[in-house]
Amino acid sequence: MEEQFITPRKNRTKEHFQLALIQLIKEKGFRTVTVKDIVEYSKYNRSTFYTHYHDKFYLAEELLYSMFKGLEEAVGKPYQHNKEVNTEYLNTRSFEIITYVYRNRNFFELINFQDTIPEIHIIFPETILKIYQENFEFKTINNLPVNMDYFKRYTAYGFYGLLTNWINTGFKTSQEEFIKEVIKLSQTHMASVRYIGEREF
Amino acid sequence: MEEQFITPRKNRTKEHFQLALIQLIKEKGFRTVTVKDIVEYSKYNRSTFYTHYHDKFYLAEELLYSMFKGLEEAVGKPYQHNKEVNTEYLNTRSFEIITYVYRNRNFFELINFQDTIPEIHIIFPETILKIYQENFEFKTINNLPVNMDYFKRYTAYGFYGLLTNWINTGFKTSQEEFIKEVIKLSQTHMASVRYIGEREF
DNA sequence: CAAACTATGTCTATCTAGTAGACAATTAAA
DNA sequence: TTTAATTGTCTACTAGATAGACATAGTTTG
Repeated sequence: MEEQFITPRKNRTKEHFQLALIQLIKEKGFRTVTVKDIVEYSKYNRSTFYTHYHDKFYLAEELLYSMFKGLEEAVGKPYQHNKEVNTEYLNTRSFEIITYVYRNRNFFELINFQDTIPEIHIIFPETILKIYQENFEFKTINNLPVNMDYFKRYTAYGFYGLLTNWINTGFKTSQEEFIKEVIKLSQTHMASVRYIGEREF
Repeated sequence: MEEQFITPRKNRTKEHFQLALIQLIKEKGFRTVTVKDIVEYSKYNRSTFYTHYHDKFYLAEELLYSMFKGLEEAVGKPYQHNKEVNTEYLNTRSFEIITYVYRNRNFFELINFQDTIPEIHIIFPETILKIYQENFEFKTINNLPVNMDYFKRYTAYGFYGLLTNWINTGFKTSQEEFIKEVIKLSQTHMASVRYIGEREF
């Protein structure tokens, strides 16, 4: 195994392959996408594909991994100053994650397609859950005692439900509006949100 | 001057620069787009830009040229079998040009922007006129005698008007519907259309 | 079901297009 | 006016893109 350095050129090429994959999945479904399709669409030589990936599954995996890694990284940003926020004071900037999804909607729209990247429907909510588990502490209203593991799972999957609906309906509700709704729903049972993530910004 | 061969790789890179230019014009206007912007957006090295173009104007010019060349080439296709067509029998396939515009809408939308590629608003209608002049013969209804130069100019710019409106309104009317309208309007004064282009398909 | 075709993954050899960086000259901003 | 950013030109280097061959596996279709 050679040590692989990441050069801009490499990255660029890989991004083009990723983009091609996304478009082709939307056009004809993941199963039937061939390496040939991908290189024809992205206008690279077939050999080039194999210098970067072993097959389309590796490409899909990397795409999935990078997008959800980005999702995780987007989360803490708004909390770099105020670590603990009363839900009354949540605002549109508190949900960087939503902005991230919207910016990368071309990718996230893949959840609308039947024959899409394997595992995407599992990894998506589990990533949100992981974010909740590792980076946040919630307080219930009136400090009502609950099993926090369950509470996090409950709210993470709830948020996932809202998010996928937003994506599925073609982002009709504006980002602002959508975030407002999410805040309202959070306020029904959360008193405060505390960011405990380690990430530095 | 070295003889320059067109390789797939070269073409691909150029297309990426073209795409970057289109997006950046939409974002911030043509004037303020810098070469730096373009290479940052497309993720190439600045040197690479200069191996292909002298400056952004050359890039814009090539983009313009290739798009309108494509427009010209799209025109004759439907008439490869029936050279003369009674306007009664015009159908959705008769207007390959409209399909072309729609397929390349990302580019053609540039006409909506104030600060856009210079000359685009002149070259667009003049290209349509050129197509009419070089490739078609029209017969008026009842063989009503008209100056054919004027008639072609009149109908070419008329068509241009419809086309730009279609683009400006975000392609709300479907391709099919739009073509139907164009046919109806043609039928108000054209008896037949004859393709006299030289191009072979 | 066999023949014909298409796609896959691996490999070798070649070289061009992309890269990094320096430079003086312009242009824009503070 | 000074400072900073962008431009266009050049040189030198090489990573990554290319073409093509090959055996294998998977699909079509007659």
